Formats: sequence, C-alpha cells, structure tokens
Amino acid sequence: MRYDRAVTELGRRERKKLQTRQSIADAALELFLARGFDDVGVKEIADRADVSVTTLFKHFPSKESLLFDEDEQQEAELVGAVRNRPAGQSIPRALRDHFVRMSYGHVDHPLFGAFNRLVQETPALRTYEHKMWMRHQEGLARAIAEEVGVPADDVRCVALARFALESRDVIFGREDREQAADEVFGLLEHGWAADQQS
Amino acid sequence: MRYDRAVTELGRRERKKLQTRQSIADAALELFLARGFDDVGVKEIADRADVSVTTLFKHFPSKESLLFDEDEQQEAELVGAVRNRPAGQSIPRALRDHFVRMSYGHVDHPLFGAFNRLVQETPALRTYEHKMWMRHQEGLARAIAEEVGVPADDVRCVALARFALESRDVIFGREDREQAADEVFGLLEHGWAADQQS
DNA sequence: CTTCAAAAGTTGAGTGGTTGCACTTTTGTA
DNA sequence: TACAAAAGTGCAACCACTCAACTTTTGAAG
Repeated sequence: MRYDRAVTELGRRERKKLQTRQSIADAALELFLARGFDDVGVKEIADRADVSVTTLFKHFPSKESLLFDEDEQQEAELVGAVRNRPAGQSIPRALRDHFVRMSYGHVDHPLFGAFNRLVQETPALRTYEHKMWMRHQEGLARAIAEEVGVPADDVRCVALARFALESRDVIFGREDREQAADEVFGLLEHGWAADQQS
Repeated sequence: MRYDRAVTELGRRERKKLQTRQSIADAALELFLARGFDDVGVKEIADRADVSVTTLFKHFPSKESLLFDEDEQQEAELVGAVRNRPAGQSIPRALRDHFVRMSYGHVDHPLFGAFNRLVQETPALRTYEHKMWMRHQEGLARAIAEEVGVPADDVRCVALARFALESRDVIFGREDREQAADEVFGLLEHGWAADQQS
C-alpha cells in the first residue's frame, strides 16, 4: 500500500472524477447564464457535459446544487472574523467589518456579477443559497459562545449568530451597504432602545 | 342583481367550492398524520376526497399548502401588538410579550400537538411554514416604521422586523420559552454590548 | 322557466426533476 | 494477471405539477 501518493496527489481516479464533476458544473453555469435557470433542463446539461443524467445526479444532489460548491471556507472566515478580531473589539462589530469586507470582494471577477444577478432573479436559487448560508449558524454560534465563555447552546449566542447571518441579505440589498451594515449591526450591538425614544 | 345575499351568505356555489376545498384539506390532514408527509402521494389524497388531482391543484398551489390556510390574522395580530402596545412600552418588548402569549395558545387542542410534531419532523413542511411566516416581514416593518415615524423601508425597522420574526424558531425550540424570549428580545432591545464585556 | 355564460370539475397526456436497478467499463492494487 | 471497488450508462419508473379540451353545474337575466 502506498498511502503517500494516494493521499497527497489524489490519484488518477479521483482526478478524473473531479474532472467529470467540473465539466458538469461548467456546462450548467454556461447554459444557466445564457438562458436562465428554469429554461434549461438537466438533460441538456448532461448532454453538453457528455455524461448521462444518472451520472450528473451522482455528482450533484439537485439541479440547484450545480451552481454552488461546498464552502467550508466561508464558515472558516466567519469564525475567524470572530476569533481573531482586534483586542477590545466587540463581536458584532467584528462581524460588521467582515460583512463590509465581503461586500467589496469579487467585484473584479467578470462572471461574478452575472452569476449574482442570476441567483437573485431565480427564487429557487435564492432560497437554496440562503439555506446553505444559514447552515453556518451552528458553527458561528459555537465560536461566539467559546469566545464569551458560555455553553455552546446559549440562547443569546445562537440568536446573535442567526441575526448576523440573516442580516446579510438585508444589507446587500441596499444602496449604501456600509451605512446599512452600521445601522443593522448597531442595532445588534447597542440595541433598539439606545437611540430610539419609543 | 341581488348583492345582499350574494355578499353576505356566499351563495350555494361558493359554499360548494369551500366544501370541496375543505374535504381535500381534511383528507390530507388525516393521511399525513397517519403515515407522514412523504409517504402519502397527492393522488391518494385526491382519491380520498373524491376529486381529481387536477382539481386538487386548482384549490391548493402545492402539496405542502394542503396543511396550511391563509393567515391574514397572524399578521394582523403581529401588527396589532406593535400598534396597540401599552403607552411607554418599547416595540421589542411588545413583540416579546406577543410571542410569549403565542407560545401559550392552542395548548389545549388535541390535534395541535400531533400537527406540530408532523411539521417539525418534515423538512419540507418546516421550510414552507418558515417561508409563510417570513412573508409578514414587510407588513411588520411598515407598522414599526410608522410607529416610529420614519420611511417604511428604514433599514433598522426592516432588520428589527426580520430579527423578531426569525427569533420565533429560536425561542420555540427551547425548554423555558419565556426566559429565552427575555434573552433574545433583550438582545434586540438593549444590544449585545449592554451586558457583555467583550 | 328557459337560456346562456362563467366557473368547477374531469380526463388524459405530458414535463421535468429525481431515483432504482441491472449492467458495463475503468482503475487501483494484491 | 486477476479481482473488487468505484464510475458510468441506459432504461424504466415515480412523483409533483401543468395544460388543453371537454362536460357539468350553477347563478341569474330575460
């Protein structure tokens, strides 16, 4: 047994598998961008990627998933933003900064704009992406709880994690994202009563 | 034209329509409770209600919707809780009270427990119900904004509405709902920084 | 009471995503 | 070289949902 190569280099077999997966994803992206999510059938995507429909569904669990890949990275960044925040900075503030940073990223990539437009325009894709994003709630809540020194299922931590994640769509839908982020996370940090008389 | 009866008494025709609708909903509820949402097909429900599948889908837009009816009422109560809150009470506090009140309701109804269990156990139903619940965001946000005297799309109001609605699932999943409501809405009212050193 | 049009309902065929099964091909390793 | 696991294929089927064409019911105007 030669684990050495198998582990590090991923072997010809796995490479081919990834390659198949990639060509399916590529075909899907092209077609969806060109004609819209609902006007392209799985069959057509499979044909263009030169695989059978059955094979397509062995690589992806659903039509929507063709457009997104796993993102351990996003959760890691979220958790990192909380864990490695500057000394003395509050957790909501750290999350606010992270979101603002996020909103600037990828601005350059040409496909990114069209991709985002496609997702926002297609209800099925919006809800799918939102669901994926919300899966980070548990991980984020745990990070916050550890940071504060309370049990992982502390209600306030869970709530803060959920609210922070939910606020993304609120903020990204606004013209001035930076100011929106200030107001929304200000609400989480200092509360509603802070600068409201009623 | 005799509007008088048509408007108030609803006419034989509409009555029959409602009756058909009701028998479909009844059939669905019975079957779902007995064997679970995923193990009952629409065909079987239509058969038991003695209508065709096509007719079923003329009354309900989807399989999930067979279990829920329209709820203008819930939104009205939500808005009412904000609008008619005791003088001097904050909006988050009013919402907290409303949620606590909600969590006590329906405890007596025998079917209600089984129904809730079914919904919680079935992912498709959970997400459907959550989506319905979240449709009240806009109405609630508008009520809050009017109450405070700012434009209806004010970010803080939208965010507060969203967070409040989202917090329902967080709170209802806890043992001590009342305390959970205190903590979560306390976060919204007084902020994270208020009683947290970091 | 008849007539007429709208609405409810039916039937049956079809679409599109998704799964299961039985089979062949490829590929890593003993 | 041989073998077993894994990848891929083709086909049939299931299920939620839609469409088009047709029949039945029903409310109300003449």
